[in-house]
Amino acid sequence: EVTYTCLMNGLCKMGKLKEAKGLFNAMLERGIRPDIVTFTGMISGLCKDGKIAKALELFNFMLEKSEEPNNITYNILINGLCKEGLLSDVFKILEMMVEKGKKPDVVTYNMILRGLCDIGNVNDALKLFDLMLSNKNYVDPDAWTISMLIRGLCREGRLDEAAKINSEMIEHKKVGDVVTYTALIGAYLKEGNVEKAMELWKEVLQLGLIPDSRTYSVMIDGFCKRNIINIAKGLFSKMRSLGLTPTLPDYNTLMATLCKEGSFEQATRLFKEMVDGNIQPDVISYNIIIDSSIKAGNIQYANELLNHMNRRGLTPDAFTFSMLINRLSKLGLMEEAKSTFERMTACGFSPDISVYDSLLKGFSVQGQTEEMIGLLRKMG
RNA sequence: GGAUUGGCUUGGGCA
Repeated sequence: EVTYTCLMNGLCKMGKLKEAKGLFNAMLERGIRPDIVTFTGMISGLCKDGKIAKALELFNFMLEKSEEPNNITYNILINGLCKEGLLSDVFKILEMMVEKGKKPDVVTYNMILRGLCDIGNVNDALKLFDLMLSNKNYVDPDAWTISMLIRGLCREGRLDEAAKINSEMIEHKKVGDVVTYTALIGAYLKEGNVEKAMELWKEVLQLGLIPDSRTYSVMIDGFCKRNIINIAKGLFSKMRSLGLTPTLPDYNTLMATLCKEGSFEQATRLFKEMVDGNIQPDVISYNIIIDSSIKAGNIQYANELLNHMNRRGLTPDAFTFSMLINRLSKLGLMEEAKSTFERMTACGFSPDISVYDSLLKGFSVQGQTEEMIGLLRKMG
């Protein structure tokens, strides 16, 4: 039974829902009685796959078998319903839960709070939060509660409200953690309020919270977006000196920003580091370097990279082709641009308007009217 | 012994 359950949960987590379902049925056929964990795990798998109706069906089946759901079972269902935006059903389940004498816990409320935020009802989320704080029939909020509220508020641009809640909770309830701060810092950086972000960052360190790789990623991304490359670089190396591993997007963002400000050398250095290291470059990494090497006039290096990419089993995507065509056209290398265009369509990509635009401009500069007419036909 | 909620996501021409 436990073996079955473990296997099924494993399968669910790998997205092999069909197999898990098969195993579940096999269990029933063999007369093995699924226990609450088995049922709950299966319901969770169904919810994660968006099969809410099936999950509810199984839930009812569970009731028929007089297996009593516990808080976790209810929470999983509520979460599934929240993710689908079915808040009215959520409240039905909640009611049922209470009728059966189960007390909703902090996880239950957190999910409902997030559900409310996700349907754009942040004000009701705030009301729920107040109830959690003041009403004894509810449960005290935890750091998760705060982080979800912050996310909801920040999405509506209500950053200062979010920051206020965070600092009040830290001060009076000692609730809040590196996640709540990371969410806030990210939001402020996105908004362009670097000062406030830095202030919060100092607070993180003062409170003795340990920034994790997520925190660094958020900041690297934020500073890159604001073109404050030196701080981004500093954070990147700080992160590594702490033994945290930068993610692929961290590398890519940093490389893209370096390229944008003309530090092509530094970008390629990072790229080579990736190739020699544990984080292997993906198509995006290649695109970034290929594009800026052409921009820097080094077409040969771009070609080498294209070959290198193929050897490593990465296929160019629509961006790769568009980039190449756009750049080649601009350089007046229309033969190459044209053959790239042909390869692009042969690979099944449909060129967008910018590709046609560049090609048309390129041909027009050289007075190649027949080519232009041919293109216009393909567009129409 | 096994099951539930939170924080950033990266690349292209012309402008």
